[in-house]
Amino acid sequence: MTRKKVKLAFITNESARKGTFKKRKKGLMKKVSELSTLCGIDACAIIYSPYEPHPEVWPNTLGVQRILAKFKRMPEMEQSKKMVNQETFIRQRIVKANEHLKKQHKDNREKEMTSHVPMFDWERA
Amino acid sequence: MTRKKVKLAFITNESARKGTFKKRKKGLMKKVSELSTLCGIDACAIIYSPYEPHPEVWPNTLGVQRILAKFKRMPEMEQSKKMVNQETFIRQRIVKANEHLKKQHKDNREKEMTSHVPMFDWERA
DNA sequence: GCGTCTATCTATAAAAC
DNA sequence: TGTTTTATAGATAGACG
Repeated sequence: MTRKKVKLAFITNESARKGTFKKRKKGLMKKVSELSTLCGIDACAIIYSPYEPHPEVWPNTLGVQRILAKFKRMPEMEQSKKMVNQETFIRQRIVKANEHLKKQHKDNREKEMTSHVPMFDWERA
Repeated sequence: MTRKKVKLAFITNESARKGTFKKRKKGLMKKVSELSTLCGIDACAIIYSPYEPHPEVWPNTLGVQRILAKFKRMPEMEQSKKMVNQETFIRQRIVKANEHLKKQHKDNREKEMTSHVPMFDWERA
């Protein structure tokens, strides 16, 4: 039951960070490729890193330039809508985590009537 | 007990394709987010789809615009290098092989005045 | 069709080379 | 330092409501 938990934070160990970067970049490129193929959609990814002098991209330079041009054509106002931005993403994860915790609390209470010790600030109040 | 075995090809069933798109887009955005956080690197992703009027991006519009500007600044010649793209990769290998062949031909001519028999179409012309 | 669940597959952290 | 291996966390296809 004890699970290995990868802390979602900057990896301070240099070699570990480089190793993780290499592996995850590969996995990410694969994911973009698969999404594009499976769903027939237009997508691109650009990754800058200290390990390469140039950004690594998917699918290729022309593909990125085409999307870049398309993106620039979109009016500024429109660009602000429907974005999957970091803040929204984090909020969603917090909401889900919270819901999951609540469910567990409920299950626990039902099973053993134990009280819950809050693990996060947002659980208080 | 059913075998999943996802065929890596366009999903023709519309609803299945939409469902897969939604799930995988979410997963992809998470991956970009994690890579950026864990390795402290600059990255972005842009996804166009028929399900949304606007592209969905990571991390946000400004982040994408910053990276695109950075990308545009890179000289055309440089952009052709170091791309993560199988086709490009193969092309680069072919180019390299070709250059190598030319060099050898030159060396050979200089040494023994032998003629070259083209192995590829592009060598003719 | 859309959100949730879960069995199963995939990605990857850590270990070992 | 990179590559391969392996055990586990994480992603997701199909099922269900």
